[in-house]
Amino acid sequence: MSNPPTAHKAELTTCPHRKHSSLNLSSPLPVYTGHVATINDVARLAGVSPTTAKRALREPELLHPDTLKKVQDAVRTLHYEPDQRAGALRGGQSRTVGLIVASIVEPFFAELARCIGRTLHAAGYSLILSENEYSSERDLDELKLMYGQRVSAMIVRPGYGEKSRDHLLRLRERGVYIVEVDYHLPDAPFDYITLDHRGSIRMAVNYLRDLGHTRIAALGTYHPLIHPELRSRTFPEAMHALGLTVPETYQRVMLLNEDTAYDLTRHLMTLPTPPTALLALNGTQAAGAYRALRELGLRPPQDVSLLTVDNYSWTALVDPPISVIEQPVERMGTEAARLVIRALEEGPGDQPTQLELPGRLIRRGSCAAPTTRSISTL
Amino acid sequence: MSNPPTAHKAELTTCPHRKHSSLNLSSPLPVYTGHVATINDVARLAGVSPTTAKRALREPELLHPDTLKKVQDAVRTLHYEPDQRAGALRGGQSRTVGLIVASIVEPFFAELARCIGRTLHAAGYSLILSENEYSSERDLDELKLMYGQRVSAMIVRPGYGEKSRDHLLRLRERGVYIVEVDYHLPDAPFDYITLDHRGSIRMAVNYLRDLGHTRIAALGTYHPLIHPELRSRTFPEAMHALGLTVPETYQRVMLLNEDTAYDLTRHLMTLPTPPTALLALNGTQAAGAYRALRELGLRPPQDVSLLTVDNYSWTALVDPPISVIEQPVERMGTEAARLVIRALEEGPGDQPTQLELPGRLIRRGSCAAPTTRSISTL
DNA sequence: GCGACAGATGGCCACGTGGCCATCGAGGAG
DNA sequence: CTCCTCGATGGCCACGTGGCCATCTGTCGC
Repeated sequence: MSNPPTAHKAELTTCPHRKHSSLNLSSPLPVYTGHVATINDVARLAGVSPTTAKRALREPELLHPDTLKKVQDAVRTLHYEPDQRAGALRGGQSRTVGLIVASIVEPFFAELARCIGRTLHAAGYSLILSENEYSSERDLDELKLMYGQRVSAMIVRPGYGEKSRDHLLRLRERGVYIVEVDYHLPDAPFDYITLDHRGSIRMAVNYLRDLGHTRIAALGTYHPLIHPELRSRTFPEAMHALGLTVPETYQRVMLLNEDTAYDLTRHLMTLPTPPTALLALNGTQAAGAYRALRELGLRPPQDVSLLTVDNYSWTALVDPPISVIEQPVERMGTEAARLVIRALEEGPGDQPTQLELPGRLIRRGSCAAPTTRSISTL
Repeated sequence: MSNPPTAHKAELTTCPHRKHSSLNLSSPLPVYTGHVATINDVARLAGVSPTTAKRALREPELLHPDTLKKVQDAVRTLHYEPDQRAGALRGGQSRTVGLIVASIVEPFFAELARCIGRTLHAAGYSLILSENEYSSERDLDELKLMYGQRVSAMIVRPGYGEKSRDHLLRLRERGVYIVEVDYHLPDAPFDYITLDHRGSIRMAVNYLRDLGHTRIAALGTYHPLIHPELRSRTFPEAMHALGLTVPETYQRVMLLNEDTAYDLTRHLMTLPTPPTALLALNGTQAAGAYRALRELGLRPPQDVSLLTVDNYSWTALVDPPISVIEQPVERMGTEAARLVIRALEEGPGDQPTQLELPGRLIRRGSCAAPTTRSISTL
């Protein structure tokens, strides 16, 4: 390993398209020479043709060992790194994959991004990241920007609505492989990987019911158009399946963030007939709900049982620790990335891959049988 | 807005470089035609030359209104989106910026990524994301991959070590603008934006001292080479400045993650002379420390005071809520992105921009004067 | 009537790479 | 000696765009 000196070249190559050129040469700062080594520079230095030089990278077995070595030395000296854009321009396939999550600060998506990124990175792909905040309009913007970069595939938590779907379909027609994660647009033909939302909600309701609860409220949006999200939609079904009903007063139409979950929880718990069990449909809602309960002086599980989706680390830290339904995030991310790699390297399969992975119930301390105290709030 | 039918074109254009071509035509799935509209297609459809077509996008004022309209219609019909790669290849400047964080699941970095992404996106840039897990080796990999995509700038939380610095310097020589965030490599000439680590740790120590604490332990790595991180390094200084010392038994050499913070906390609190105040140097350590305290049955602030860096949402949820030093994450992210945009659009400034932003102490319930009980554990 | 001029449009090349075909020399078979 | 083969290397073009210069057609001033 010949370590080249890190002293900064002071030479100023005249480079027409770099605006950096107008530099104060007396400045103590290292200058931006802006010269990028190409395969031609490598070839010149090695004293071979560009074709030979590039073969050293892609088909080294075709070269004479001596030639190979000369080129490899030149590559090291110049720190040559192939320009993926140029390759993609010519060859069709770009080594970039787009990921659009709803919100990167949501730990679920952060973890998802990590697993996707790791798997793709190991296969030599770069990841372009963006957020859509569950909005179809934002989606459109992000999709266009990513398509401008000619990503070869996209992993999307789609926003709700026709616009996203139509645009995704158009991208697909142009050869971009699409995978949905976390949410699947109805009637869309894409591969997807989501939680088994239905099954998980059923599991949650069954669990609470088995503990003896009948007055169960879910923090969710009971409106199939505004927020056509599966967990909310499934909850009443799961209740009915057990012969239970969801009182009108428990149903609100609202978006899912921490503050609205807080408001909703306060509202629910101060009703004349409050629920004896609360089901938070994701980790962010859970935080709002927990805060509201604390402020109201209500303590799980004596005053109310609390069950949430998403095994966020803080749920184990509070007292009592909160029972959760954990999503198989790591598997979702890894599988999504694998689907992408497979599609790009082997072409799309004949059959769509549409996975709904089961959630896992983790019993901690926040759920118990309804106490006379919680019932008597009636 | 003429909404084109979303029916899938069944035509199979023979496209030599798409491997997708071998498709089962009887498949009910929409096929990947793989045809991407170029500016030439737009020109052909509009009945003008490619030059005129592209002028409609970049210099529309030069065109005859009728011609302009024809081209714009064609663009809409074909859903033409310029290929940024080809433009960058020719023009030098790519519209892609690399971001390397230490760990995207760390809420600090997630929030940072969000703010950076938003600002860059608004200016029309795409963001390539990667993680280095604080490691210089990982850094190298990621940097190479990103440089392969010819990012025009990089925002990096650098890994520790010479390797990262040398490679970053090389990238800089090649015209990539570099900004460090969260951590600044010693002697590196890059622009950076970090917390005022020194000032924040001093503030923390002063605060605890003012409450009456003298036996203060920081969860950190007291080793300038293994983990040359500023907060750990500053802590003993800040103590000495107040005439306090850090006992040998409080000093451990370990990496900063939740589990090791947990172990360290257990170790510290079971010493013959345990600290009366704990300072967790980041949010992840705080979680480990909090868990350890709970398991030991120690309750802040009576049994020990707990102060942490990073205002993570769970710190306000637990009982008592934890006092924290908040980092100005949003400002850090936005400023870093602005630096990038400025450097790319106006060239690098003459003077380096090196910002150390102050932290903010948020007093909650986890810090108080040492009680006889906590002291008497002696 | 002629040149100057400007508005409107088109032709052409280069960017760095991958793929394809051409070339060149050595060595073996007939 | 010739033809063929094969190993090793080189030349050339296309990808989609941006930048530059060329062209063409009126119109206006003298």
